[in-house]
Amino acid sequence: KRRITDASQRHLQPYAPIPGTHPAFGIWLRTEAALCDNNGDILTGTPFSFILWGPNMQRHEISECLLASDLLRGQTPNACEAFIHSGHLIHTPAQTYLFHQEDPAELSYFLLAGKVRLAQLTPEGKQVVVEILSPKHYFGLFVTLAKQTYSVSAGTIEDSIIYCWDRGTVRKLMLQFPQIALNSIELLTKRFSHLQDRLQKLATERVEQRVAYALLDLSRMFGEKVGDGDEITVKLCRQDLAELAGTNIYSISRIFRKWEEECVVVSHRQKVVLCNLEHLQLLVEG
Amino acid sequence: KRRITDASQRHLQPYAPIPGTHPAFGIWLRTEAALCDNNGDILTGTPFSFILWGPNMQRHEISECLLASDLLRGQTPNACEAFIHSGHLIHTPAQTYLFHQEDPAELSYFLLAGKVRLAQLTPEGKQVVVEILSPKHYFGLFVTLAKQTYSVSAGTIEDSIIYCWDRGTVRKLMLQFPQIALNSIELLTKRFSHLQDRLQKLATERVEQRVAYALLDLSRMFGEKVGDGDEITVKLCRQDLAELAGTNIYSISRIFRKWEEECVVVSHRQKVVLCNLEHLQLLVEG
DNA sequence: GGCGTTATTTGCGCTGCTGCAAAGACAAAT
DNA sequence: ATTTGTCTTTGCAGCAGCGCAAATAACGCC
Repeated sequence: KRRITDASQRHLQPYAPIPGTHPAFGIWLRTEAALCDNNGDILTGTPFSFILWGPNMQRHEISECLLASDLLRGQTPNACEAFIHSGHLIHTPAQTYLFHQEDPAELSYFLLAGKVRLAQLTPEGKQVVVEILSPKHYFGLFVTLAKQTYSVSAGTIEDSIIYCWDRGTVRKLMLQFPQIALNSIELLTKRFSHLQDRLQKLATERVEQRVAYALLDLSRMFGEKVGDGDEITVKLCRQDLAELAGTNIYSISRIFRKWEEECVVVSHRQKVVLCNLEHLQLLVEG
Repeated sequence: KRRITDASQRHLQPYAPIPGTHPAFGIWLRTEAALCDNNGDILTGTPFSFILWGPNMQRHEISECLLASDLLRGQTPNACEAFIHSGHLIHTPAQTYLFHQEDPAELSYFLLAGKVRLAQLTPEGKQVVVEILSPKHYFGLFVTLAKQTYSVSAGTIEDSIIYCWDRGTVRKLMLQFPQIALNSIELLTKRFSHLQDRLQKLATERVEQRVAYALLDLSRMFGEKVGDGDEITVKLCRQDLAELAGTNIYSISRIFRKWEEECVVVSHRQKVVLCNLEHLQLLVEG
């Protein structure tokens, strides 16, 4: 599987949920994988077939995951019930686009399992990663409400399980249960602040500090304790890191070499282990 | 009057509305100006006095302005009525802080007249302008709802008239009139997209392009046709522009010199006239 | 009009970062 | 085991942009 880049994929139809019947979840799944070679030919893809790969979730796990989300936490049972019932479930293989920027925003999504990358493509073909999402995060929720077009492209990094709602439904539910709307404002505000922080870092900090910031950010989301009391993160190639920190792969590589010498990180092909979080934190703070 | 900088003003109490009686608007005004010299001594300030300076607004003008805002446009008369009635009016002189970042977010604001600058200060004392607001924009609305702390500092650029609500009130109104909550999500989403664009520009474009982008952005908000079919914008010093474009005053100055030679802009001490919007647009697009 | 303050310009040196080109390392496929 | 394609590293050269220092211009105030 190769890394998806917006430029090569824009012509492909993004994933869409097709209601129907599935042995486990009660809906059909469309596994039209958006992987293609340099000529744009699709490499794999079996439209409208059942999926057998990736993570698996039982009905009750799905409900629990949704109930524990920022949006539904503390809501009335009625609201939760209505919200969960009106959504669709989709499975998406790794490196697949859910939507492209500029597409009219018809669906809003909730990540149940897997990892999703929100990125923006510049006219010149450069990419900027706006956010990397872990499970229990919404995306496309707000643009959908506002009847706008998606401002970023969303693609899966790993095989993912995703829940989604169409625009009309979300709107109706929010009007019916205003507390959900308030929660979503809270949620959006947090993301807004985070984006502001990144803007500030990008405008004022050096590359090294920005990379450190990006890594700490990732470890907060995806970090797992490993081996000798250290910490490990997502499967991200240098390119992703570069686009996250606002630099290029060469600089990332050079910084990593330096850090490896100082025993701050150990990295190995799409994998990064942070050995000294304090040191990185110090770097971020200057 | 000198330009406000966060660093020198953090110790000063931000502006706060004091309900009371005023001949024109029915409330007391606190004109404790937050201007100080290098020692931190307050230069001017007459607490709890009536104000005589700046723009003026009649009651019905205030209502009209609020009704035409993104939040209240198309709402039921009931909702509008409740919203307008539960707010307070404050007058604020130029170069005054309304709140600092990290302050607990108790009030949310609506700009009736004047100009407000939202900026973030880094630990090293560098400043980043997040947004410059024209009338009919809300600020602090969302952090307030989310019961968080302000993530930016807000200060007036010109003498301004501002309407504000406390946290509890906004929350109650949104639960009562969910449509307002939905509108506010729409509003927030637009701002979010805008911030994303700026992040993208900052990460990928050259300084010259970013400055062009910032200027076009400003002209869209504050531009007025002037003289020989050109366009003029806000009163902003080079420092503000630099912080908006993510660069420094020297680069701004050099770019302006180049542009003046090419007759793209004419600038003169805190004033910029854009003579060739198309050319700037071309620069932004690369 | 003259003075002090603040905003802006400009010369200059320096360096952090970029980005190519080419080689090397690794993983998966045959 | 060998090949193939992708990911990563590294040497190198070049320049965009930074930021000091000092001059200059414009403003406000008396």
